[in-house]
Amino acid sequence: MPEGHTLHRLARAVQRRFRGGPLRITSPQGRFAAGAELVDGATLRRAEANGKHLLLDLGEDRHLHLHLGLFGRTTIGEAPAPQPVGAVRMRIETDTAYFDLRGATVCEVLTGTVRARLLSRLGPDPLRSDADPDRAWVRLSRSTRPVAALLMDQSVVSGVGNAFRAEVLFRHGLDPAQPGRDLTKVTWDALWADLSLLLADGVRTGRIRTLRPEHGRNRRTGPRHYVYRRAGERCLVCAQPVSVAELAGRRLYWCDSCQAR
DNA sequence: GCCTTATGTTCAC
DNA sequence: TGAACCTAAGGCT
Repeated sequence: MPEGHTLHRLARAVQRRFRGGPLRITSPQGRFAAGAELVDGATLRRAEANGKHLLLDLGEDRHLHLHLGLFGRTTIGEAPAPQPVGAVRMRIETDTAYFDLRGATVCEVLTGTVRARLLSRLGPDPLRSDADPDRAWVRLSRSTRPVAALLMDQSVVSGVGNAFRAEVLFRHGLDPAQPGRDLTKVTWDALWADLSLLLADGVRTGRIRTLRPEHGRNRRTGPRHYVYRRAGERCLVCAQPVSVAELAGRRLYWCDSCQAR
């Protein structure tokens, strides 16, 4: 479930369970064998997330960079680690815990210089206290691209994925096709604040919860989102069918009536 | 079992 | 714009 909240949640868990060391780092599947050799036996100084990237500082100018992509999955558990089943790209073990990574898009060791270059490409992350939303506003307010595309562009804002994109636009009644430069600063500030709240809730709960209480936030059954993955179903607010369209290779969901310009 | 889909990114054309 | 990457889950048969 990799949007930004997943990675921040993971960073916290890794920091709590694996700080210190030494760490036994291996690649049972073999695809990360060379990288694992570089960092096996290292000590974890710090684990942090930037957008959807997880970075582990292992000292001696070695930074383990993970990106889950669409398929990446992680498992954290108590030692002893079970016999690896299937494609475990990387395993980190201590005497008390283990961490398994499968299916990730990226698993590599970077120098501090390359790490800095990577981070410089990312827009502000609503989950980070050092983020500057005005940097995103500069991009948004000058762009003719649809706001729905800009929110998914990690160099504009980092950490927002398809689910949060659809939901936050619905919560603010915004037409996804509206060009970025047509947004007001007030609207952007509200979007940013809402993204910060929604993502932070995701870090706490491990889920994407976007419904307001009056629309079933605490209900156990029924829809969990306003529009995301609800194509053709009734909008929770106006009962019109939810729309879906392909935008830049991803499915975009919205309510034509609640999100009219 | 097989087929589809998926909360993502990069690269080739 | 489309394919490739790569794994798991859910719906279907």
